[in-house]
Amino acid sequence: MDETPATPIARPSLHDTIVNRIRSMIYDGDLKPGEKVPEKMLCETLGISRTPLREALKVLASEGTLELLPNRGARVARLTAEDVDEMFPVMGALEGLSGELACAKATDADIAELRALHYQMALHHTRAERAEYFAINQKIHEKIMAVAGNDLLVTMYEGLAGRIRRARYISSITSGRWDEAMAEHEEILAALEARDAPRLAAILKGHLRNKCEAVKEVLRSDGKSDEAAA
Amino acid sequence: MDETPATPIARPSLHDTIVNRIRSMIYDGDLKPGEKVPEKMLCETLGISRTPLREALKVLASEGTLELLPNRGARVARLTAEDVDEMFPVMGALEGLSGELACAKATDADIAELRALHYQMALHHTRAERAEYFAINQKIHEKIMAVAGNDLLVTMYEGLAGRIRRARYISSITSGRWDEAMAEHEEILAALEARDAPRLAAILKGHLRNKCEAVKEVLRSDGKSDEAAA
DNA sequence: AACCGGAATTATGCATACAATTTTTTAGCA
DNA sequence: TGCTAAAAAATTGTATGCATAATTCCGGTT
Repeated sequence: MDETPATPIARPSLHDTIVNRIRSMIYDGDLKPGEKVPEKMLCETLGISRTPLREALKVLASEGTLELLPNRGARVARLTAEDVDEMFPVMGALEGLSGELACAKATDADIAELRALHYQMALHHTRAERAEYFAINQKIHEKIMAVAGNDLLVTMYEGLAGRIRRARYISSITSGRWDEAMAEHEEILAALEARDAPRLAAILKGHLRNKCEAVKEVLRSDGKSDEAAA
Repeated sequence: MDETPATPIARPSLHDTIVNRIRSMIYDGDLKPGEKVPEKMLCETLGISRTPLREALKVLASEGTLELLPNRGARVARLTAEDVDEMFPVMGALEGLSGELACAKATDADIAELRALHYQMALHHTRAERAEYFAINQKIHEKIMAVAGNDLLVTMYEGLAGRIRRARYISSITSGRWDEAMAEHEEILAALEARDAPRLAAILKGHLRNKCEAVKEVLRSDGKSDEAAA
């Protein structure tokens, strides 16, 4: 009979659902960094037994989303400044790669779409509409990733970006840094339109510095309130 | 009381042991790609119950080492040419980053150590001692990673390298490509000694191409025998 | 003889139960 | 009153058992 080992039929298994559910709880702030997460509590919240829950906890721990202390339960991983300092260079390398690949693979339609997003974002920038700006900003970077056409790259980048996203750094960007970021985006678009891979890679790589500083800023101010909670 | 939330005490938990044990079984070839892995069998082999085993399987699946088919058990993930084509650019970006960071952080002692390894490897090259060459080759890349001083980078790179390592590509490198790789290593050492970060990054990035081709070569020839086993 | 359909078997998914470790409470003592 | 220690409670780690889905095997049919 004809086996299909290459296409294992991706059905939405209950298990991934739990993992994603807990991840969302963490990203949405229902579970706060440093907070202890008793299994019993999560079981009741999610209406499941401990067995599948614990399987999910193990997966989340291997992703770095949770910390698992032997015999002492799970806690939401706290994002330290050291973590951030390690994460951003890696994200920079990955995002740089996305730029390189995107230059090679982008169709004219892709570039047109990015151009549209860019100018829409620029509009939000001039209007000082933070939330809207950041929403489009994220879309642009996701689009570049998508154009790069490397699923592994997307997975790894999203894994890191997700961990960062908990720190709501949006509000903390200064207007000076914001202008700078917007200027960098002009260069991003220009490099992409010129399909200048090395240049785009370099810009994207450096572009993250703004984000890095903003995140660390949040950590500094936010860390204290967390201490109190713990 | 003095809490220590920053230092969660890394004791060797049983779970990680199981995960590492199964990973080793896969990397060592005890479990072959595409092979179905019945839980019962592994339970008896490892002398444990299904519960902790299943937790380990979930973790390995999230790493990409295993494929988990809902209601149909686990199988060792088969490395396809497409997978390799996605993995190598990412590994290149990560290795490039390691070079950049290493240039910035390497002490003279680090460089001396790498120089020693390099010339030892060169000797094995001239003697056509494949296994010894590759052993040192790996040590060099690991050392550069270590010097870079970014644990996350190491973790992510090792995760990918581990998946590749199953394909025993060592034997398949042609002598032409081997010479090429050795020449690149000369450049690697030179760039590091000059602490030329961009150059080292670029060389390391390109250097992987040899490895990529060798791996794909193995996959082509090796895939057929796997088919028969399945 | 080959193909289709259904029962028996097997394996997986989940829940519960038991064992071991940690944390908290409480009793005893200096 | 404050500290130590032991016992109780709670929580995690592991094993087992039941329910469900998938695979296999067997009999019937065309």
